[in-house]
Amino acid sequence: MTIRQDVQCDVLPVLCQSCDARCHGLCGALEPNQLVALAKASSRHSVPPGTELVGDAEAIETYSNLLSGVVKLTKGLADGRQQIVGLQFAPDFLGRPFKSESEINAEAATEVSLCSFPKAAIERMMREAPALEHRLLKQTLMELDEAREWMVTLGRKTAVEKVASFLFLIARNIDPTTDAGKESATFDLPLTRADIADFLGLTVETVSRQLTKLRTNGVIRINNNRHVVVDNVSRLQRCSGTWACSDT
Amino acid sequence: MTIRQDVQCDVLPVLCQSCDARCHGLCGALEPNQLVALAKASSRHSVPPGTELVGDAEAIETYSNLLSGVVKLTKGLADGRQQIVGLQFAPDFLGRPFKSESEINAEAATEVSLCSFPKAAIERMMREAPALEHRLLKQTLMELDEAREWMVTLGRKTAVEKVASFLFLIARNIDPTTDAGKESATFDLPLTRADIADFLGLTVETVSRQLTKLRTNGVIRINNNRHVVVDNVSRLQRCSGTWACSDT
DNA sequence: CGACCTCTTGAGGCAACTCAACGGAGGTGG
DNA sequence: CCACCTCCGTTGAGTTGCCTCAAGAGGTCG
Repeated sequence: MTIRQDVQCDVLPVLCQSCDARCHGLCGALEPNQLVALAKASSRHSVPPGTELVGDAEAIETYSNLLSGVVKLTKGLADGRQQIVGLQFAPDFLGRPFKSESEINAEAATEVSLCSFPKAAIERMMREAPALEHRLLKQTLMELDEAREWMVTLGRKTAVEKVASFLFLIARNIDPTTDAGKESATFDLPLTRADIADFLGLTVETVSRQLTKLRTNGVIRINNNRHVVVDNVSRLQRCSGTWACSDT
Repeated sequence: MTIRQDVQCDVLPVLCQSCDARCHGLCGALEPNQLVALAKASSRHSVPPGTELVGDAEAIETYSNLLSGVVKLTKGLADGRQQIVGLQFAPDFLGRPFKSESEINAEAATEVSLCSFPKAAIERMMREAPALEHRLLKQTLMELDEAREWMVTLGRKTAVEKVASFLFLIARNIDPTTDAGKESATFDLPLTRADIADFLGLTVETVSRQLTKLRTNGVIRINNNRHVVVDNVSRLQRCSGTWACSDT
């Protein structure tokens, strides 16, 4: 969708005109006048990796659209053990409606840019525009599907399969050149080895070993520790255990 | 809420008058006249344990309210490995809106009674009554919270902690006598050892051993393989790893 | 240059898995 | 009534996959 197709584009807030969230994100559910109202209360900002966006048991004051970068959602146990329970990519919506507290942490995994609005503004708008709530329901259902898919990975897959599943997940969400049916993928890992371990329920060492194994088997190539090339995506998928795997 | 408080209770469908789903379930979001319309298209039935309610990759034709019993949601890998990705208790809503197919199986874990309506009826009603969609969003968000809580259990807890977490989960959802602050709980396990293993990402043998360990440590008592008594719920919770545990 | 961080690799240990045997509960049929 | 089967759960012995601990390489920053 280009700007020319927006009949009222001249009245839209400048920031929103080229914003991906309006096409594929939550704002797509809003009428132009609603968008104007929301934009008045919104602000954009960029934060460096490691920034804590929502603290555990911290009051949630704002909701945000994730415009670029990757956000990790984590939960921790009292003794320090930690688990990443979700990754969010642009243009996901960030926040937990109907609760004043969150039991999860949200932290920028990469450089992240956000478009934030006060909690009250979006909740009022949600009451007025059922389409907004509908959009939110759809995203939540999608996140639930992803969470359940990941539960299979956590509970039933081996270490190699876990790492391959993770790489496959990232390839689908990060690589801008990925088309359906495309057989190769290239991307930078948005997470450190420690983060990957927390995501997969493994240790750093095991993650490192499995990456090495996949590399020596020719399933992936790695440059500079972060840059990954997958020549044959379906081979990677086969290693992820979703189907039978012979390349481990 | 008793029947006397329903000013129009005489026009309500007979089946709905004493139905828990109207108080705490999805039907609570409906006006009396909507309830009448939906009730006309609905039907109640009971099924024995093991009945498949929604098959993998099978078209979903009906939605249901779960009136009693426990339903397990499972996902499988090609080679037979299986993982339970969710448990549903009364009065949960059963079904996946906005998708014609489900990638998960739903199976009755115990004797289960349902109140079902055709997919089309509920989807039409959802467009008319935003309150219904709102209620659905709330349940979905709750399920997402539970799924994420469980990801921590799957990824980061030891076998004992997993089993204790499971027992704690069941105690909260099953024991009809459980009050907040009550220190004891009594219930029948709704799942076989094999099911519990699939829920926890363990093997049957390991589940059995950990149950024995909790029993010999006096955390739980077990009669007839299925009936469990927990004298000290907070001690059980301590074993679940949410906080530090000294009783393993 | 040293301090620090991330990542890799190796050696050894342990928690959970695999394989195997057995006992009890429930059903069926002679 | 008992003999026999199947299903479910328990327990033991041995194995293995991942964790733990330790060392070192490469990169970045003050």
